[in-house]
Amino acid sequence: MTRWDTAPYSLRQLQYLVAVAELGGFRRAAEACGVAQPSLSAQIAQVEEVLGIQMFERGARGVRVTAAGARVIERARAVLLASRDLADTARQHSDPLTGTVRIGIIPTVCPYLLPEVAPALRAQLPNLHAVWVEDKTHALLEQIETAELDGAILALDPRVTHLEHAPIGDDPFVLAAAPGHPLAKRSGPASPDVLEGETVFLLEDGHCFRDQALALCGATGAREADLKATGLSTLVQMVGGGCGVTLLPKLAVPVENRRGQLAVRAFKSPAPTRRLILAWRKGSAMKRPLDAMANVIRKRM
Amino acid sequence: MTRWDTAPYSLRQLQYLVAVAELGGFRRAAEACGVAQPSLSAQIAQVEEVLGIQMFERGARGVRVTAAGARVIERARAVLLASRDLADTARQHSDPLTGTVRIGIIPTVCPYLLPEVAPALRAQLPNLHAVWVEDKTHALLEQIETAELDGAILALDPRVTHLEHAPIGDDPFVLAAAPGHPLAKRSGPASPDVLEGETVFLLEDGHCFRDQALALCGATGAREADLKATGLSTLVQMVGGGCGVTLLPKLAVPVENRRGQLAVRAFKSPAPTRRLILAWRKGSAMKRPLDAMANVIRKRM
DNA sequence: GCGGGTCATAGCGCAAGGCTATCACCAGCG
DNA sequence: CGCTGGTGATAGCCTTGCGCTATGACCCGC
Repeated sequence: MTRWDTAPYSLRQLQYLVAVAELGGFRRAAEACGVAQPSLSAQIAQVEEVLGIQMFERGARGVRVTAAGARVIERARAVLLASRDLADTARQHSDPLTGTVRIGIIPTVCPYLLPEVAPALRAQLPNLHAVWVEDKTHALLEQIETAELDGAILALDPRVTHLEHAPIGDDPFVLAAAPGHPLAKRSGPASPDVLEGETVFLLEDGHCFRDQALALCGATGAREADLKATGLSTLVQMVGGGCGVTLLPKLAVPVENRRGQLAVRAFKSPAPTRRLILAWRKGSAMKRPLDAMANVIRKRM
Repeated sequence: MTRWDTAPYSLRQLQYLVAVAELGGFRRAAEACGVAQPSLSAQIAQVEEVLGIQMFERGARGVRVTAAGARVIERARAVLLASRDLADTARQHSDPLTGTVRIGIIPTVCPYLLPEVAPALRAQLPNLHAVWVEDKTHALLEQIETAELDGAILALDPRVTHLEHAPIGDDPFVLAAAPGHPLAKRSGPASPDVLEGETVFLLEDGHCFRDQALALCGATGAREADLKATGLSTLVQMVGGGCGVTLLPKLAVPVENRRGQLAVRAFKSPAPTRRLILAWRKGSAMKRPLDAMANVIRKRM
């Protein structure tokens, strides 16, 4: 157990000790320290008193360091050196937009957003080093709680009420089907009702996008396919076969439908949407850099 | 050139930082540090402010150290450790009767006094380690001035006016001659006048005892022998041959005349005397231990 | 013996930092 | 859903620490 009683002297007093020893006189030391000579005298007298050591021999031509004083002042130099180290370390970490920030990101966002925004972040926040961790929402929330992560890019969700967050952008759902599919016959915005009776491919449990899509299907009487996919690519492949439809976040479309193998239709306004946010622990010291990052990302969506 | 500006934080603030980090909360830390929680809060806030670093994340169940905070607090621990070192060093040197003291001693005293008093000093001031340096007065005075010596055992002399000193004892001169010498015919106290016309053996230049003896001879019309001795032993040997007399400090007689080869006579009151003192630089930090040593020596004379 | 240097002392004023009392907030629980 | 017990923050007051200027005591060199 460390001791908690405080030292009977101050850093300033140690500074004065060293200055007097170095400059060989109270007057010169006082001038160098930017204080009046009596002030410095008093501090020296006090530190000599509390340590029970006469550090200096006062003479008519200045002072001379005593043997015991030399030992103590040697230690005082070490203390001041350590203090200087502390100040340096502090200066190095004092910029909130400098350092490392660990950010989680859900799988239905990560591969579509990150290639776009990562270079932008590096360019606009060059001293902020982001470490990205891709995982599902509940795992990310846990890691935020335990401070393994500083923040996470998530879809807004009842589970994030006890976190602070900044909005990143709204990502509407779109309907995707094989070009020959009946729902692809028409182009233009679709009503959610068109899903009624359709077989819809969804992601496996644990993906927040599954829950959101499932809510939409439940409201329209759609049927869930027997396959639960681990990623949106799988959904696209399945639907490409023509045996059903799926929902995709619009964000994923440029990547997942890059070959144009699917017909993609938006929903009628108000279109079902997920709101993407950057969330962090309430009161997190990373609020500043995370806010700044959210701003950069928002402009790219 | 060292920098003389003082750190923008205090040792106490660092102590508070470490306490909060260690105990995980402001209240507990405040209690451990023996201050009220708001006082500690204010100090933490201030050090965070001046260093531009948020050290702790405040939550409902206590605080959590931030990454930057951990770095700084690590340094703070180092500072406090160095400070503890300083306190230890100070405690070790705080007893004025502890440590090493370098003392000069003149050759006409050293071999006669030291064997007697050194064991007494070791016994009564066990933590005070004396280092003895035998040399003539002027060399000792120089070394005191340059702080190579802390003090010296000397005969009182006009040259020591700018030193402080404590008396050790008075050492009367005695007259020594071969048993067959005319001056040895009578026993009992002699008048200085008996020296008139005698050939007196004296020490070489530089010995204060030479000057003192010479003064006595000059006042009585004695003649100085052609030999200038480097030590009292030589004087004794010469005088033993019967071709003159000499003066000795009484202190030296038990040693130099241990075989009884000389007749020794005291002088009539007021006998010529040298006053032995322990002298030190005015304002020396060693005043206390030297005073204590002088007291021990005085009792042995 | 006097002048210029040393450090120490005295007396005053401001601000740093302590205290108590209270607030705002959050989590867990009945 | 509101209460309770925990957290840290805030407000207001007061003591104390430490700065300042002016002055004193002392010593050395001229």
